[in-house]
Amino acid sequence: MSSDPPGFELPLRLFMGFRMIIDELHAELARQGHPDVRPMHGFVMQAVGPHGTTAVDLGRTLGVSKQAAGKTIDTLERLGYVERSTDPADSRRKIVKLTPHGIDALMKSAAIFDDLRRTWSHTLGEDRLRALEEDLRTMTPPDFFRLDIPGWFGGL
Amino acid sequence: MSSDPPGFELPLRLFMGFRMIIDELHAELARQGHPDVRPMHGFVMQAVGPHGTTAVDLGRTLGVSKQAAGKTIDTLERLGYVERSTDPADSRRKIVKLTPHGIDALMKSAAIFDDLRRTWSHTLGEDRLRALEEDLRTMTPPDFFRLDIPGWFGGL
DNA sequence: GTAAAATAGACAACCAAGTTGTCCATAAGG
DNA sequence: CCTTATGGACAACTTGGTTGTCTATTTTAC
Repeated sequence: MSSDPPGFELPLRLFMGFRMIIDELHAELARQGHPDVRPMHGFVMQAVGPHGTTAVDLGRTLGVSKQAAGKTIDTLERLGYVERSTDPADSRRKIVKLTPHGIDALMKSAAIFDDLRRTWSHTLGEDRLRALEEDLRTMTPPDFFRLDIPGWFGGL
Repeated sequence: MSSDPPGFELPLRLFMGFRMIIDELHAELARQGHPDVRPMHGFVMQAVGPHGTTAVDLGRTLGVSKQAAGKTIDTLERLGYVERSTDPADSRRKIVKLTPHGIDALMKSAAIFDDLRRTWSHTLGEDRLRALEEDLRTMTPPDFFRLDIPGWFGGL
């Protein structure tokens, strides 16, 4: 009987798996006309969602301060992925919406993610991959969103 | 027959799993006398290793510039986890070594990682957990180290 | 109906971790 | 010996985060 693998291997492998998928996503995204979208931007654009949001709200969704959310929106706006407009019903608020360019990036990301999952399925077998996903679902909180990825590595 | 899960769930779950383990590690480490060690520091200390290293070497191991490695060493030195001494055989080089405090942090980390793995084993069953680890080993590069975690999230 | 409180966003100063570029001291090799 | 390579330090800049302060607007409460 072989002994258990050291405990530190598990988080490392989880991270390496994550990183491989994200790196391949962005390499492919670069090839498909989105060379300057960064890992974080994808999450932020997902959090912006189809109906738009505000800086304060986005901050809440992502688990960062409204100022940090505002700065990220600045960047995304400069890159042409989102645009801001004033809320006619409340002139304090600025509604942040995805541009067509942003929507394109999101749709291409979804297709690439599906392709990458097919690669894993091909290598591991669909049964094993489903078991892996199921086990991860068991061990992690049920809600996808609110992953507060931005700034996680700095934040402790 | 149920359809495949969306491709983007897999990287998210991998990351959430990683994050949960690392967050729990650091919560426990804080309780055990290491409140200010950050996720990155653990990886850096692992890379420093028992024999010590230099800034240039550490940068190579971690995949960052020597300047970045130097700054991280500054931080770790200020926190008391490593110390620098001049190499008697080459007065250009400064040898970076773990202090007893650093070694303590590393040993406690290993024990906590093993505990956390036992929790996963308890919930999923040892067989499923081993299958999960085996599948991740299949999908990720074989070498643990050289994970160039520091600065990854900024870097593309 | 107006005064007080809450909210949205902007701006500034700062931190952490990374980058490139420059420079100096020491070591190694022609 | 003189030239080149190496290790480390310093500076300026980039990103993504933080707090704190400030203004404009909207909501609430009397």
